[in-house]
Amino acid sequence: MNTAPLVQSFVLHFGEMGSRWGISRTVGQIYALLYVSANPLNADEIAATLDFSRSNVSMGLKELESWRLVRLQHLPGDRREYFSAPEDVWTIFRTLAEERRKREIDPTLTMLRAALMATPTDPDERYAQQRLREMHDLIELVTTWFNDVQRLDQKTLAQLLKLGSKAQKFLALKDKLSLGSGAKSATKR
Amino acid sequence: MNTAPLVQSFVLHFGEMGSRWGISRTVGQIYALLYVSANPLNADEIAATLDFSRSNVSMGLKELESWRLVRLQHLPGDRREYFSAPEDVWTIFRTLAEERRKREIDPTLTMLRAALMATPTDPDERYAQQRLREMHDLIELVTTWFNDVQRLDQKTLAQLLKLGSKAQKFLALKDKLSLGSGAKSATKR
DNA sequence: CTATTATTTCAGTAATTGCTGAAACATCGA
DNA sequence: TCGATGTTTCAGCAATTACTGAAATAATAG
Repeated sequence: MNTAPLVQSFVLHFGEMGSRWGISRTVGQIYALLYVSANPLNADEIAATLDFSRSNVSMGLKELESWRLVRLQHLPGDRREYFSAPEDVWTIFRTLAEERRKREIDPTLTMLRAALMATPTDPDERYAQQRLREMHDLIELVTTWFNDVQRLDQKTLAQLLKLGSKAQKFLALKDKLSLGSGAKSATKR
Repeated sequence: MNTAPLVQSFVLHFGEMGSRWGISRTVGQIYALLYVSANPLNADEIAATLDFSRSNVSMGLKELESWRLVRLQHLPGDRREYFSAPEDVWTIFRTLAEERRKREIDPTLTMLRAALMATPTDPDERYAQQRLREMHDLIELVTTWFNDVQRLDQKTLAQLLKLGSKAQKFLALKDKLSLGSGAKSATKR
């Protein structure tokens, strides 16, 4: 790898992080490289820079495409395919969250809902089902929230995040002003 | 495994999910089992239920302890160690988030900050550094927010999450009322 | 259509990670 | 202190995952 130390440490770190998540070291490094590159790169350039085999890069890019994390484009007068990461870091974050939800959260919720349909036959099972319900409700609450605020434009979202727990102060106001139907069933279960 | 189908599907699902994250299938299944068990379990019971070797369970429990996700206790008149998952699902969520932050986010921020100290020598490096800064700022914003709201008690937090993007409406009010110093530097960079 | 260049697939191999049983270690009651 | 019971460690094996090079496939210019 003949890149600047700044880029190098980033790429290597991302590779390690990748292997802690579902993705492989290779895929992590490829993405990191695309992320910091000002121009789109073709597969040969990536393979040369990271010293991976051409086929390894091909597979890595395919996986990144399945995550919708890379953009494929063609340069005029060049048959090769060029890849780049979206310029907007918020977009990347959003896409990542959406994909993870689709791959991990949704199947989990499906499984939990199925288990909640069963009729428990003994106290242990009853307890287990109750636990599954708690988990289900928590996951649903968090993902619903996420799905909701995710639609906000980036500036508003940033403001909201900066607000942090101070938003709490407005909860008191909310009831008085009856502005929106936010926490209408806070004590549902 | 001689458990109810309800429990069984949960345990197996969690095992698969575990292997998508950093933890192994074994560890995922052990935690799932503890999570749905009304009573603490000892290592032999876990090994018997999941059909793992005793040593495998020992290692799995050790890893779960390193994540602070299990509680170890002794039953009167019994020398064996009994393990359980916290009863409160919010506590579990919080602990998980804290540990992941410590293991993944903090090292990443450290690396990014180090890279931001370097002086770029050419336009490519300059661009790369700019990208790293964007990533750094986003991660910091999100984790700061999380760290902040995490301290709220569970009921308030749930309310806040239920509010979702409606909280946006209060942003407009905020300026008028000048309640707190929330987004004091929204256009910092 | 053919030659050339680009990309993907895939079988085989390498590397990593997971798991086990045996042995070492720890704890505790008598 | 000894013996019984419980827990951890670890070397070796198993299973999984990652990676490569060669061959197949696809795309395009001439």
